[in-house]
Amino acid sequence: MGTTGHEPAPEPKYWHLRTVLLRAIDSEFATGEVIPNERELAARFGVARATLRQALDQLELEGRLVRRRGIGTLVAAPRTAVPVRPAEESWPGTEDAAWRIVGCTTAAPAPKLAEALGIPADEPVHTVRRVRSTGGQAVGTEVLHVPDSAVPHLPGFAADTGRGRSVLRQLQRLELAGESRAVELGVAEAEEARLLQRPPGTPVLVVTTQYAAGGRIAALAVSTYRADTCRLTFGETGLVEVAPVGAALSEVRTAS
Amino acid sequence: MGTTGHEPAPEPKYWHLRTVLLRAIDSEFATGEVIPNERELAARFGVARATLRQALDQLELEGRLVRRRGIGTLVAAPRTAVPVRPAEESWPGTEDAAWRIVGCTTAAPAPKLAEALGIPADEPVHTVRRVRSTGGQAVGTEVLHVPDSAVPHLPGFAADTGRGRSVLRQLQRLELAGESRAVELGVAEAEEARLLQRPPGTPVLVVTTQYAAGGRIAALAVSTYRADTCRLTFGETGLVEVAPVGAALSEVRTAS
DNA sequence: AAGTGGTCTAGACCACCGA
DNA sequence: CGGTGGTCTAGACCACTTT
Repeated sequence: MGTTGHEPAPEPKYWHLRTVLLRAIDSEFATGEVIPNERELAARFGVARATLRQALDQLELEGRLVRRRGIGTLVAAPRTAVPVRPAEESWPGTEDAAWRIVGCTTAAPAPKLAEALGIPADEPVHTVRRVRSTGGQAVGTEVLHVPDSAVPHLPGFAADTGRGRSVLRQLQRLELAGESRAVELGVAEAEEARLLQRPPGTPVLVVTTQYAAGGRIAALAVSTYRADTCRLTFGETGLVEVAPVGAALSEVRTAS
Repeated sequence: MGTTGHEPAPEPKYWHLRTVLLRAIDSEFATGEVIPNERELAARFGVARATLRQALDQLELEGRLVRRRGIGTLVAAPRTAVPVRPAEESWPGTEDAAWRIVGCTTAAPAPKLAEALGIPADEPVHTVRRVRSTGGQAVGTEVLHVPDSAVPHLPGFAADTGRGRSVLRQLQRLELAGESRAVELGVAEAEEARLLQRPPGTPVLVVTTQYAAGGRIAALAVSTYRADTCRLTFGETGLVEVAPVGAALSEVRTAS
């Protein structure tokens, strides 16, 4: 009996707390509702505030909670489905009210950027910065790098956002051969964080897209989307339409 | 002069530390190298260990550091590119050494699963659990839900992994009409964490795929990939091949 | 002014690893 | 065994929001 031996590693308190809180917000709170403050929850569960915060950190990373300084902690709305442009459909430019150009510069590329674009280190690159919004909320930012040689017919006068529009327009005249994407996890640095109206270090989904045209890379886009509120969708449209499935539906992630 | 007024909000210590450490590991340490331990780093920078750990947490989330209990903190290798099956190519079954079936059950679906599959609540669903590995390392897990009516010709005898193989084989005989995907951030729960050999709460990229065939959903897959070590790639193959661009190359994410 | 979450401290003990 | 990262505590002060 008494041979406890190697207990299979006790569950950390913060992980247990997360499970308990998750059940609670699923069953007892509505979207947008404020849950009790951290000091009270910590007292109620008999743990230090730091431990409770560790549990809340997890739930925030999962997009289940939103914390607002000076306000409280709220139950988050389900993540927003953000369509990522399917191949064949269009260049990143096409009249898209969701995107707003916030800047454009032209300069020699950093060495790694030149390599990624497959161009000489001294060829100018146009860099367009855009912000994507849905429902008035900024959900993503993008930096689009376009080698000058891919858009040789730019009007010379425009500057900044005007020039950005010209770059996108010129891109649309090229025949898009295809695109290649990668998605990974990152954190928002200063400028991205500001555009997303979030603190630095906010987790983001980083989407890297290579646009191919004429046997070369005509554009390289790096987009970042708020990981807490966004679910990136890639599907071809016109498929069977059913209820969207989110990671929050943990049932479908459980086997046996 | 003395009018400090509204300083534009001071940068938190942990964020500054992250920046300093990031520069250091980029310039002074090689992949796999062990950096000084937390107590020494904290002393060296004159901060509490908890503050230093907050900075390391960020860098670990970004996939730049790996922490091993009892060993130390290592500089992480660049993320592994994990190809996510492009449309048209294949059903999730096709002889794929990367995936290993670890279990298969057949049961009535949870209500939400039935809704997501668009089937009656009493139709049996086959659930196949698989693990994806690259280079001996488990990088992802998957739960594949297949309505029984989509694979009516299953041999009756096989069980567990054998039955899983049968389900995949039957799927491959259907004509795939298309697939629809979503990617979002999640955390590994107990079983996934075990299969990925990571602690619970590990950040994962959750990929939800609907496979359509015959005007209905023939399969629903929920895959989870280690967010620290994986970069999911979606591209059509055969495009221009250049140096892969990762989020780690922050230069390409900076404009102006 | 009062209440919230955000940051930071200085310590403690534990679980795991290698020698 | 000594060293590492992982967890947890009890407290402090700050920045922000609302009243």
